[in-house]
Amino acid sequence: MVLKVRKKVKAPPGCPMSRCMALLGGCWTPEVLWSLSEGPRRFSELRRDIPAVSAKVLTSRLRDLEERGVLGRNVMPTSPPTVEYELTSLGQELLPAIRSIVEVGSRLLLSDASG
Amino acid sequence: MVLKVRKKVKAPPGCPMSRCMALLGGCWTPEVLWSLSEGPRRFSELRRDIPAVSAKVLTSRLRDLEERGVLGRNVMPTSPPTVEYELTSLGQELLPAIRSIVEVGSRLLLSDASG
DNA sequence: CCGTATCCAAAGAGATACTG
DNA sequence: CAGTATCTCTTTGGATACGG
Repeated sequence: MVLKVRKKVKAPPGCPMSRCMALLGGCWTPEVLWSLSEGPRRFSELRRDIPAVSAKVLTSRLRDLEERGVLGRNVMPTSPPTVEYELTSLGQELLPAIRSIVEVGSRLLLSDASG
Repeated sequence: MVLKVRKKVKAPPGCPMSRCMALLGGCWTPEVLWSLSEGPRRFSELRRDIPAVSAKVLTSRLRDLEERGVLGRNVMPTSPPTVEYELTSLGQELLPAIRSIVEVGSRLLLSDASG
């Protein structure tokens, strides 16, 4: 296959978004954080809490968040592998922001208003 | 060419994100709101404040925000058209959320740390 | 159970050219 | 000045199949 490397993108992928949203911008990120705000969760529990998210995306989000220092990942040496995720103190610090967003969102004019 | 419409996407485009981010999710939205938080701005002023945004995207964002009731658009009947945008009271209400996001963002581990 | 690899489709953003 | 139209490309998310 021919790899078309027409031109190198001068800027980072998508848009910079200053620093705002660099973290929250990922799909399902707010949901993940919200779920984790209630306490540690296992991978499958997160999937139950957020049924519509795919394993691929959830993994992506979890890895991003872990890399950012927002959450911790604990692998327990059980017979069937058990992995637990939990917010770090840094992660807890951004819950107010999440709450603000949710709250403001409910005050907006919603076209579809599906919820 | 055969249009492959394999199956209809069951869910809306992209991801739901509860209601979070339905508004703030657009690229450059935080920047626009931030700029407008200092007072009314004209189209060209916004472009100066946010040099990297294209006219197309800025227009998009402005229209979205206007439709959501977040900002108002005033067309002044001057010889060269003058249009001024300003936050509505609803718009002002989401500034705290923006601030939270910005503040939290600055505490995150930044890989590239371009700013 | 906890993921990863691959493929595919859709959304979104940028550049450019053009209009009122 | 203040947009709009069009086109291309990148990114990203979903589905599915498979691996540790």
